[in-house]
Amino acid sequence: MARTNKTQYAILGMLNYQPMSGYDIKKISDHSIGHFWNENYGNIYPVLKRMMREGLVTMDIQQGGSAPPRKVYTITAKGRQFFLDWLAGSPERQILREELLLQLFFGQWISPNIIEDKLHNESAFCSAMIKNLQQIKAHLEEDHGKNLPEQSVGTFAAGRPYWKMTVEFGLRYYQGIREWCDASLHELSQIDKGEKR
Amino acid sequence: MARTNKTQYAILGMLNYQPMSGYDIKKISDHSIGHFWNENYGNIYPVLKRMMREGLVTMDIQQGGSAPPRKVYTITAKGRQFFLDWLAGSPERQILREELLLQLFFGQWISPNIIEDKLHNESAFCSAMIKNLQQIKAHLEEDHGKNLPEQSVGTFAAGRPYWKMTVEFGLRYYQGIREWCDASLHELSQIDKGEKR
DNA sequence: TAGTTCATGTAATGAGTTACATGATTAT
DNA sequence: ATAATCATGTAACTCATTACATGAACTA
Repeated sequence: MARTNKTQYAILGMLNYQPMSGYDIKKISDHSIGHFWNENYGNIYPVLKRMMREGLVTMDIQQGGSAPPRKVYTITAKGRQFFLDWLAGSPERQILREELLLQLFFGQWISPNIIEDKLHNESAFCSAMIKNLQQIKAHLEEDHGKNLPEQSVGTFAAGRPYWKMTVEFGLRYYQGIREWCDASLHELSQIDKGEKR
Repeated sequence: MARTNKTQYAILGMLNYQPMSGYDIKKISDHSIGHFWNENYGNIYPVLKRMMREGLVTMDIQQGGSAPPRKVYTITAKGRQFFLDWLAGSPERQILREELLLQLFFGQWISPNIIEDKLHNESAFCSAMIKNLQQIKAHLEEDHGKNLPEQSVGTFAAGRPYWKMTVEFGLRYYQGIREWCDASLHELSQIDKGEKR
């Protein structure tokens, strides 16, 4: 079972809103799905090229005077079908592979202080992510399509509940990990006590 | 910054308990760190080979009569140092890349029923994982080194609190996702109502 | 004038997964 | 008899990351 390239679905999903350049796709991805999905230029450009060969997208070059030319990609009917087929199919789960947990598992071989540092770090990272996600959430709740071009208000309004769910995932995810960090730190302090007694 | 091979640390961590074959490493990994870390034979064997060249491990061939020969690997002083250095260093975080969330983000383009199915599936998967982890947890709590060879009781007893923390992580992780599924399903039912009115 | 953003891409690298290949032994 | 387990490995693949390369325009 050959693992399918998922970058293409993220790209097609973006192009399904409106035609864009590879650069746009990267920027918009970062600000919309960036909290749970990452893409690099080094992957976006080659995939766009391939998808054009396969007839999933078309491309238009826009010469911007002296500015560098923009290659604007548009999703085709075939591309939209391909995208929708994927969308209805079952998602592959990301398998957990956390280096922190691997180190923690072997925790007996180093000083508890180092473990504590790791957990504090992780907890702080989660806090930063949570703060970030709360801002996105607030933004999604307050802004009801004010600054959008008129014909796209419908599309964007219809997407918002789903976008919120992904943000909600992130919030619970990082809150959960932070709580675990705190609980583990508490456990560690018990171990320390036990050793000193 | 070249991403470091992490398989080697998992392997060294196992060999740090006792000498083992590649086959043993796979089996023991599956049953100890398997809930947050996966390794394949196709990776373990080549990495062992490389680590032997680098002097991180040594190898002994044990001929088991007519049985296939076992290649038993032992960690060296150099290997142990390498392992401990990694253990004290800061872990790389796994970046989130959840196909379910990507599909959910684009949820407006398919029927809410399909989304509901996806969420139910995910919830069921989490339940299965939780059940599994609760058994591991119970096992870790009841068994206090009864069936272990005497000289290793100390090592294994000292590891247990850390092993429990990784199990606790898994429990909270899957419980968190399951709660999110339920909350999202509830939200979806609200959207449905709104559309029908 | 120096740094950031706009905008495109290629090349190198590697890490990990999957499929393939072999063959004996043990349990059902 | 057949399936699962013990036991080792190679080859293909591909997905994704990082570094490299270029150059204009805008901003502080």
